[in-house]
Amino acid sequence: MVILMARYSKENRRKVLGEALTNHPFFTDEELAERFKVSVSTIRLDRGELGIPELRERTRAVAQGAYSTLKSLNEQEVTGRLLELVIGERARSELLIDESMVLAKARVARGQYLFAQANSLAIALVDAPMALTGSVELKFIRPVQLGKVVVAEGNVLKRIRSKYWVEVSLNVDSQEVLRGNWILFSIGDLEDVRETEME
Amino acid sequence: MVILMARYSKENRRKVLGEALTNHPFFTDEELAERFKVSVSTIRLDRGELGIPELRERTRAVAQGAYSTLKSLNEQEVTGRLLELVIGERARSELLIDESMVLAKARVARGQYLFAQANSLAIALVDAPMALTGSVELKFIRPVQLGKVVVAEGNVLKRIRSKYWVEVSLNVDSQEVLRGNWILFSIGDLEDVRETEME
DNA sequence: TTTATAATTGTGACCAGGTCATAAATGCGG
DNA sequence: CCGCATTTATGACCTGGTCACAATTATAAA
Repeated sequence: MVILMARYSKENRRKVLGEALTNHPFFTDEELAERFKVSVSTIRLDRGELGIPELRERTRAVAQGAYSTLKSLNEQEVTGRLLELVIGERARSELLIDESMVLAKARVARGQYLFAQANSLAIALVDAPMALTGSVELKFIRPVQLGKVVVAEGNVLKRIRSKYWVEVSLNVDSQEVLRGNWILFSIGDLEDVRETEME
Repeated sequence: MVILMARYSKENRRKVLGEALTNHPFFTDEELAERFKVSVSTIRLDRGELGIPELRERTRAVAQGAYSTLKSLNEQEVTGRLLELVIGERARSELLIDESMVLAKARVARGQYLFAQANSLAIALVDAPMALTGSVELKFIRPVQLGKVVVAEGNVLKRIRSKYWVEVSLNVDSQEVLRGNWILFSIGDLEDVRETEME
């Protein structure tokens, strides 16, 4: 007696295999063989045919690519490059809108990056080991396209003890694209944060 | 005649080795041996002593870590989980504030995540293959702590052809933490985007 | 049913970049 | 010169492959 497993056809298997490996690149050939109920040799053949490299190559590719992107993301703690900073007074930063920041279709920067640049500039202006965004009012004025350099300018308008009023303006080709007013608190102690009531 | 290379002392070599591998994890033992002018065995010994795994392990670690973070970043296309969506009317989403979203020290969510949740909800409300944030006015009312679930509620207030007025409110434990008003354009064609003048 | 062809599976030799244990060589202070 | 730390070498083994080739199995056509 022979039990026939319902398998994929060759084309189907290859299609599914390709998809599986793009979504989840860390399978060994052995694991794939089990999953598809074929031999390891078949999997190797399939990979060969599909031009998919071996596990280690795939891992290396992910690691390399991801490493550089994550590194650049990390450096975005202060999003953009600080050009000028007089703590408690004024600051400027610039940010190049790259592939990773745009909406796939529109090639236009996602709002959060512009916000992040403005917000981090506001925080940098506050002379404290830690600053907290209390309240913001902002206006996105126009979209920013891939490849543009956004220049952020921030100014401290007023300060009363640990409370700062900061104004930030983002410009592209000397046209304003975002403007906002921040109220920030400079804090040293965590307890302050947890209990601070902002209004 | 013997030419003595100026090498590192054992401690120094190990210190530098450790630093080198954290900044640049893709060196093989052989490359390291050349760099430090010692044998491969010595490098292996050093790694053993320092508890640094082999190249493939390191690559795997970078790839795995980076992969999941990048994936989650990607999934933030619509930040948060959609709970309800009546296109053109109202929508709700929720977002759990996790480790990756908080400021290291304050354990408080970075503003861009809240903005991203609100912004993506606003965009989801617009019945179009693509939507563009034209203008936003928003107010961050209070900080959100690690582990909290943020519930976003969005409502379309008005619509004139492709122009939408949307109001979004974010709440934690039924306290409002962010409120904003969006003006969005629903678009089908890229050319529209590039030339759209928003005011 | 037989047979031609496609698809799959297995085999053996080889590779990189290691692990681990053990042994041999070298450097250097007292 | 001894003795100990340090470095280097050696050989067996591991994983997750590569490549070339042969053997087996499935399937459809004559």
